[in-house]
Amino acid sequence: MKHTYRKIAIWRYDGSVSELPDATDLALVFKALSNPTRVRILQWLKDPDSFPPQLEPAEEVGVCLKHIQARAEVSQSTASQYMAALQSAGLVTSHRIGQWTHYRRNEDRIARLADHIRTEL
Amino acid sequence: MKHTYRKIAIWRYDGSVSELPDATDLALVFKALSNPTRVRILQWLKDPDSFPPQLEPAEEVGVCLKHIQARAEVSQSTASQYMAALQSAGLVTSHRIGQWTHYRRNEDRIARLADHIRTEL
DNA sequence: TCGTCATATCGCGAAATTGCGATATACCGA
DNA sequence: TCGGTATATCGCAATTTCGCGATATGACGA
Repeated sequence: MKHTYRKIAIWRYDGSVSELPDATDLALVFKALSNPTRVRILQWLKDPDSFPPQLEPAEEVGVCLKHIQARAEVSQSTASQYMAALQSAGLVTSHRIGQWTHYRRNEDRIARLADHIRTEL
Repeated sequence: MKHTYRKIAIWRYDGSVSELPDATDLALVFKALSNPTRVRILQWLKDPDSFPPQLEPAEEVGVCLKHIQARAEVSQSTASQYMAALQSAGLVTSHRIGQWTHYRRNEDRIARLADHIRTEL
């Protein structure tokens, strides 16, 4: 008697369909977090006021890239790419004000991620 | 006035020291999870009885590699390496019985990971 | 309109990862 | 002891990632 697997299809509200609760999407988020520096940046952003002062209040709009770069001790291009990775994973949001791009944690998403791991992983 | 950062040292019981709650260790776990198939395997293992029957009860000792391999539709060597990756990240444990290696979720660790993300990430 | 600053993007060589087949190891039953 | 099965490991070519310098873009102030 040959064993077979029934693939479980999930229909989402947005119309997309996947075999299981998006193992692929989940893996993409984990990939963004697979770098120690990116993890540290996310941790640092829990306390935006630990960064140097800036024109716009960090608590509200986030921390500007320059400060993140300095603290992470990586090149400007690397810092920019790190934040882009975190953003496309949905873990941070960005706010452009004038010539500055500010990054802030997406607390909603991060909380949902923890929940996701607890229930679906 | 130049801004400086105070690095927070963490002394662990085992004597090791790190700058912050192990961003590096955390990143290693995320790396293991950065592959959709590995994520799916972990999800499948939530229900060991969904796998074909085997001599040893899957609920107790885990699922043997062969079954995981078949379901994941990867080569034997890839399946073995996938499970090794999950194991060295602490997400599964293995039990060798005779010629079979059985893999079982490390529920403790997974729960702690979710908790870790909620509180420290 | 310049020069400067902040950021994003491009292009690249180096390094790591990927997934596989081949092979090694180990257990088992005949 | 031998053949078959289950698993782990090796070695490799292909691909991807990594982090950087160089460069492009765009905002600002003089």
